[in-house]
Amino acid sequence: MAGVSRSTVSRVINNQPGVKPEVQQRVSKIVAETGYYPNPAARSLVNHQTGIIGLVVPLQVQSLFVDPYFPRLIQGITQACNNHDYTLSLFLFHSDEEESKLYPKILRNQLFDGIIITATQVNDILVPQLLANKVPFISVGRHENSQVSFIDVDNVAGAYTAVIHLIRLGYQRIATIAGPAKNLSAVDRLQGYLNALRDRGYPIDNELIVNGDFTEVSGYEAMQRLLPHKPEAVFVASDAMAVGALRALQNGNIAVPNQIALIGFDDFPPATIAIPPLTTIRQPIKQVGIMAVEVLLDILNDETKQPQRIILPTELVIRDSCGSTIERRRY
Amino acid sequence: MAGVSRSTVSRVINNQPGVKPEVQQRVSKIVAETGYYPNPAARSLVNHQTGIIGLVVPLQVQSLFVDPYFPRLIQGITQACNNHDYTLSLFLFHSDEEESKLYPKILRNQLFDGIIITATQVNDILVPQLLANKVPFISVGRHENSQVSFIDVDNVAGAYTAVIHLIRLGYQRIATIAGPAKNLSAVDRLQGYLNALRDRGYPIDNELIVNGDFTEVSGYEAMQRLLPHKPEAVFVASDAMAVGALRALQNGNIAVPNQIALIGFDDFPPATIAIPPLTTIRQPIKQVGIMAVEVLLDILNDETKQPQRIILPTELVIRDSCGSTIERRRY
DNA sequence: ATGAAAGCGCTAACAT
DNA sequence: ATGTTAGCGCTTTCAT
Repeated sequence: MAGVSRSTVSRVINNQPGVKPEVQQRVSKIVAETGYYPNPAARSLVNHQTGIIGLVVPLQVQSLFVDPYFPRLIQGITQACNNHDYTLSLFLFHSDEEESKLYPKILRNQLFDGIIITATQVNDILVPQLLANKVPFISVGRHENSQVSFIDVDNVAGAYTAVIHLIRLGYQRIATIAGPAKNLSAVDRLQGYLNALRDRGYPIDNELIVNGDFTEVSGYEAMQRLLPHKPEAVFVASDAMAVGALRALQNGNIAVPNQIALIGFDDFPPATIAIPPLTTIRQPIKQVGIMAVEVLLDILNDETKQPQRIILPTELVIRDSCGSTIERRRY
Repeated sequence: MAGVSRSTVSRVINNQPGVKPEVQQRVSKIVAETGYYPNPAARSLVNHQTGIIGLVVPLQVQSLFVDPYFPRLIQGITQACNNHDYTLSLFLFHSDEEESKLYPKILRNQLFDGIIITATQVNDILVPQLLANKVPFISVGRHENSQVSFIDVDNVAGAYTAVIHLIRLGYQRIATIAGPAKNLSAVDRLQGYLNALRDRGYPIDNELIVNGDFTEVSGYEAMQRLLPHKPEAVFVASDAMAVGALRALQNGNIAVPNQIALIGFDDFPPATIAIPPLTTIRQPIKQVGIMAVEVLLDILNDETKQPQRIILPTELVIRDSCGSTIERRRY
């Protein structure tokens, strides 16, 4: 201690009002010189705050972790955490045992101030428990329950735009390679596809709807299943799957976009060097990560805050795989 | 409190000896019933243990985060953390400011018990500071300093095997698309390439050595730079880059493996559906993650422990892109 | 084998 | 504006 009491030091460190500027200067100086730093454990013992945000990635989404979605989301999240002086903890499960072991830990809500949950499944069991235990959280991916704050990308509108674009280009038999049926984003993108067909009076043909799991390999296989049904164009629910689909087409010597046109979803970097370059729906994933943190922190700072429901727009990026109007004019 | 004092409860919870079995039963039962759980903050205040492991991913490796390496590493790490009841915290920097802001936080060593650092750069400045501050850590990726514990994959041997394989198949002008020059794994893989050429008396031609940054797009560009120099075969330091390279070749109407053969590194899933399927060097990334945690925990439990230096083997996976001996017999 | 009491490093209510 | 004091929830001597 250099001149004053612990309380005063505490006040200075926490920027509390009611400290004489002169004293505040002196203390700050010594703090800087000695490299003093408050012990986080002691702090959280009295504050009930940890300075930690948790990120929960449930079992079923592990496949997602292989495509570029998660890394980009995590980049956004950590960037925002760094800005706000929070630390990010990761909770991933790889098996049901791990899930049942981790859930109580999470629900106890002592390891973090709040959590971000990702890729909510249809009929998710975590959300109601979180609500019941009053664990502050935000969902990346929309949620029906009006109590839950979420941030999502407009998957329905993105898919809708993609399919309308294909319709405008004149394709008739428009198929889709959807994501896993339990995944909400996948469901929404499928819905966008269905809405577009319906709005334009196109028939819905179940043979033209197949599922993948968002990975490149699954896109490859899905396209192989689709081929016998002679689609003219395919809306693929992720770029990774689209690249796989492209490979299946190439393998079967089917020209893209001349014989089959493709639109993906994500705009991940390899889309630009795919052959042909991939037309796709760009989604602001990193931005989602950043906002997830910021909204969560808002909630933490104001308990009375109403649930936030945020939906970010997507963007159609036209490259060659859809057979642009210009290309088609040549015929 | 149900019958006994806090001390006794504490003893039961921490499995300390010297508690009458009968009492221990009774207490355990009540603990289970009430769902009591010790407050981690209070615990770490007295223990000086947080139950948290940090994972540090420095600035320059962000590109890596886009390829499948990191997700798989993180899966291994979190799995081991779950098994040992530790939580994982993530420390990523996206800019120099963030780095200089985060380093002191890390060096203070209050937010975790120990850390895993990844993708050490040549001339890394973090390691010496960690050593000086006695922060327990393990490096994923080898390190010269004999004080540091590390776990790595045998990059030199893996690359060596790949290039020897190409030599055996009879290729003469063998090129490489290396990783970033500052990345140790990239340096090692390049070294393996050079060693193989040297051991077999092949000339080393700098025109046949180009760099990428491990991403698919960079592999595409690197291959374009390589083409004017007419390589017969290319050892590519990552599968992501190899897929990019493949695309560049396809774009230039160059047949693989007949005109140019390719071997990658990683064995990531899309390698199997590449056209042609990619011959590659498989590395046990997830295993590296698991072992990193386990070795770190060993170190935490036994301060006197000597630095551990672990190198895991790789494996040559022969598919079609190298032009297998069988294929070549047809000519 | 168990309990009493001190103390980990901080914040906050209260007193001055 | 600053200091005094109690207490956050646990572990750990030290008694008994």
